[in-house]
Amino acid sequence: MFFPSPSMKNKPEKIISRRARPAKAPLSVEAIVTAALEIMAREGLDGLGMRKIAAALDTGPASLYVYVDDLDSLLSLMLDRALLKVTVPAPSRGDWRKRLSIILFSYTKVLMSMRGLGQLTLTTVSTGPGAMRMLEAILALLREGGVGDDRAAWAADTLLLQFSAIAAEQDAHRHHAPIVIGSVKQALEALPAETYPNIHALWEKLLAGSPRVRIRWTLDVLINGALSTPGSESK
Amino acid sequence: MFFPSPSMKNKPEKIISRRARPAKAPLSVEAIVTAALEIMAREGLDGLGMRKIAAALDTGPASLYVYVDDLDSLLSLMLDRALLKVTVPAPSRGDWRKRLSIILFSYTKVLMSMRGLGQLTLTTVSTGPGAMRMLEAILALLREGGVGDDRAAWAADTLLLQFSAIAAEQDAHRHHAPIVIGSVKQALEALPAETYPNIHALWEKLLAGSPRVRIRWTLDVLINGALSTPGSESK
DNA sequence: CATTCCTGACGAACAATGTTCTTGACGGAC
DNA sequence: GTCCGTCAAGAACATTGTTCGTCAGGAATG
Repeated sequence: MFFPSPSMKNKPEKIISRRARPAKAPLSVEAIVTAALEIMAREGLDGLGMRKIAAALDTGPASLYVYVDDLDSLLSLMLDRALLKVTVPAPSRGDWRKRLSIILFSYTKVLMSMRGLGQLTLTTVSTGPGAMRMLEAILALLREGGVGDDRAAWAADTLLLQFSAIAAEQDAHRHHAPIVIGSVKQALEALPAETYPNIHALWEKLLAGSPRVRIRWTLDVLINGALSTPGSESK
Repeated sequence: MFFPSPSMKNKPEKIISRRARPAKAPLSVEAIVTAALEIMAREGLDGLGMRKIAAALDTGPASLYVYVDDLDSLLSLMLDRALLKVTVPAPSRGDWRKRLSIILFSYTKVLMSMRGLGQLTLTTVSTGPGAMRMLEAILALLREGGVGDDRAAWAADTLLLQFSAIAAEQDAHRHHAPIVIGSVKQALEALPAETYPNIHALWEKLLAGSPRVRIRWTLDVLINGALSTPGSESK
């Protein structure tokens, strides 16, 4: 096994592996997801790839496919793993509205706690236990609050989407690409005031990301709106 | 030029081109964007690629880079081209709220009129004239409606995001991947009713996509919410 | 009229990706 | 002791976006 095989390309590269390590941690879905999350936290979602994940686990890309169908499905697993950290408060923590805001605040906090996660929510859907637990709790609270069934379903969808997007935006702001944000800023700033008076007046506020305030406001807007807008039971 | 060069791989392939065509339309940014949009409409966003676009224009991939920086920038141009079709109503068309709903309805209509566009809005940002015209109009109407500046900026952002997402969802529903939607449906359907009673009760409504009703409702929710929720001027 | 130069077009090649094929080794079960 | 199935992994494949160097052709210049 350690004899140089004739097919070795050109990297003699000291063979460090296999026996020098603690025990060569056995491969598993959990290990793969963990390694992938670490890489994403360090290098962002774009820096992720089967090859890099495999390298972190000291193996080749092909080995991952024993435990994971696909890169997409791996991304789903990663997202779901992260969503398990969202706190779902016990009924004793307050009325439904208070508890709902706890969930959603925690959601955004989790998403913003790690580079790439925000982007991931907009790209990937998860139907794993993490996502389902949160969805179940949100639906329960909305119904508890007297929001009708149709409206509850739509409202849950809308809430999750909106907060995912805010998190993704913050993600881009903080970690990823100051270049992208910067170019948008430049473009908006350079718009002529005559043709675009309103953008010219408000463009700073469009990009102003004080997360907490904005999250609070968005949450109130959506809940107030959902409560005061009649559903489609006139169907 | 027509002599078989020694570097030709293995495809003799009758050389049809260059003189048999009407005139070999000259390359230009507009032509590239048009061709790219056609391909996306036909094969979806995933089917798009520099090579395929170039082939449609009867040239090689490298030629495109004379007019276009990047694939990303090309996607931006495509989106902006499409957004030019959004109707921005004249003040005579009604009060601000009516006109705002016209814009947003038109926005979703445009996004849903062509395969891939919905997905594109969630992936790409445009600062071109199409996007700016729409943003300007939305901001103007919100301010006309008495929404404060901070709130107007956030509300515009929220509105655009929400409707982009709805369009993307419909896009996936109608054209692209019945498999993806199908798998989510299956996953939700299979959830045990004991652990997830609310999802179990509402999962159909989560996926129920009657676009018009839902768009109408979402629009009302957001506007009502933005009107009834005080801004952050307590800053 | 001849020459220079510059821009647009393009063939080829590069680096990197996700994924599959095939082989090979290990370990438990008959 | 032998077989067998599962996990690991090397190598290769098909495609991707992008860049390099060259080349034609027309405009500007002498």
